Amino acid sequence: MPRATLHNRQDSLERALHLFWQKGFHATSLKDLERVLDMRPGSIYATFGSKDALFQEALERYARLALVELERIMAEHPSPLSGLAAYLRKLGGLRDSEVPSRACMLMKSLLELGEREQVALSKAETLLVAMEQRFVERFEAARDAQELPAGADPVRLGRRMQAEVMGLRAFAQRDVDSAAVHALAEDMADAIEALRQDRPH
Amino acid sequence: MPRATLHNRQDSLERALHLFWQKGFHATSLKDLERVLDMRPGSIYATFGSKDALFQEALERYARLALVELERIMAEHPSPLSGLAAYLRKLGGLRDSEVPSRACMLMKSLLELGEREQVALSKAETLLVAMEQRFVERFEAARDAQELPAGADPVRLGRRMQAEVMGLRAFAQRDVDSAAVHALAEDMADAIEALRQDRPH
DNA sequence: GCCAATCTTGAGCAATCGCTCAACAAAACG
DNA sequence: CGTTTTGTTGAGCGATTGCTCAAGATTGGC
Repeated sequence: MPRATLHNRQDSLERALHLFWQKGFHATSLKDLERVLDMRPGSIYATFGSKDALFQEALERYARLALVELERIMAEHPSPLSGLAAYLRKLGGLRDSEVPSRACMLMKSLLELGEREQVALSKAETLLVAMEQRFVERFEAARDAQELPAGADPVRLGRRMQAEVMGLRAFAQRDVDSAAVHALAEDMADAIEALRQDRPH
Repeated sequence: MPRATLHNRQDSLERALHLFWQKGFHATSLKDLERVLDMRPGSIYATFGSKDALFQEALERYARLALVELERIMAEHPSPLSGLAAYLRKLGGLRDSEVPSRACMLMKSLLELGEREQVALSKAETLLVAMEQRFVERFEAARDAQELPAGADPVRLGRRMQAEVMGLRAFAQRDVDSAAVHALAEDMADAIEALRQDRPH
């Protein structure tokens, strides 16, 4: 008996994510959202609650997709170290594809949000922790596969990996040649693979 | 014959910088600025022109101070590689001191600003280029002092250094232990110093 | 066809935004 | 003292902000 819903919720969320990722939280107005979602304010609020809540859902969707993409690349590489290096090299192509922003949306949010958006800010931090944790686990796998020297600390390596990704993506956000981004990614990936020690026999 | 100015322009700019650095461009309102500067809108506009122009001046002041600080640390170390490593280690203490934000204001601006603030955005990019160039020059000095292997590329190393700094500062912006930031900075500094080759004789 | 349930609309609210400008205040000059 | 020059004020402008809600539209069940 209910009226059929005119818009697909997932699709609307995807469009909102695109806009928030591109412009950031503060620079995205409800008028912008109305245009992109082709919805009137009442519908948006009935569906998502508030601008803040919609942003938080977009953040979560972003992180989920990012983790899926990371997992996909990891699955392609039996060696954990090679997988992490491949992830960095893939980011080297950031300027070759059409994306809302070259920068990581979690990092953008971390830097932009303040006390007034504290819930969304905490969410961004939590999602960054999850991403970092995934890196740590891959380094632990590398250690267990004896790809790493005995002294290597997966926790520190995971942190470092996350920092490299953030630095790389911030660099790609600048108006630089694609080749420079590829070169930077290559340097970072090489550093990861240089950790590899010959497997003891 | 003019009326004596009530506020020191430099001091006002410093306060504005503090606020912009902390909250970002969009989240900083003129009301906020009025409060921090203890000036009424008319005075602010007579002195700085517009919110956008004031932000640009703050950006330039930020970059100038950052470069001075970098220069100071470089001057303390005769070896270019040691100087760059020391700079990273100093950033490792970011969570121990009171600053408006742990993140780099240029990076925050790069990620936050859009087409509507294109002039300020370009300015941030230009200032990032200057910072990167300074890193490149230090790596060139390292090469000339034969601290680097023959194949090392100062341009790529400078880019990498800048990316490391951005990644480190983004990490420090998170709600993490100071010890973790120190450890990350240490790892990055060690990587710089690992570039050093024994001086040929 | 009518009702009940749900989705959608859009005018418009209160608050805030960046900003202007006529009036005033304070100093240096004669 | 009066004039000139310039810094400062603050009421308030037009635009935009995030958001509400009564009214209308669209469906399935009876």
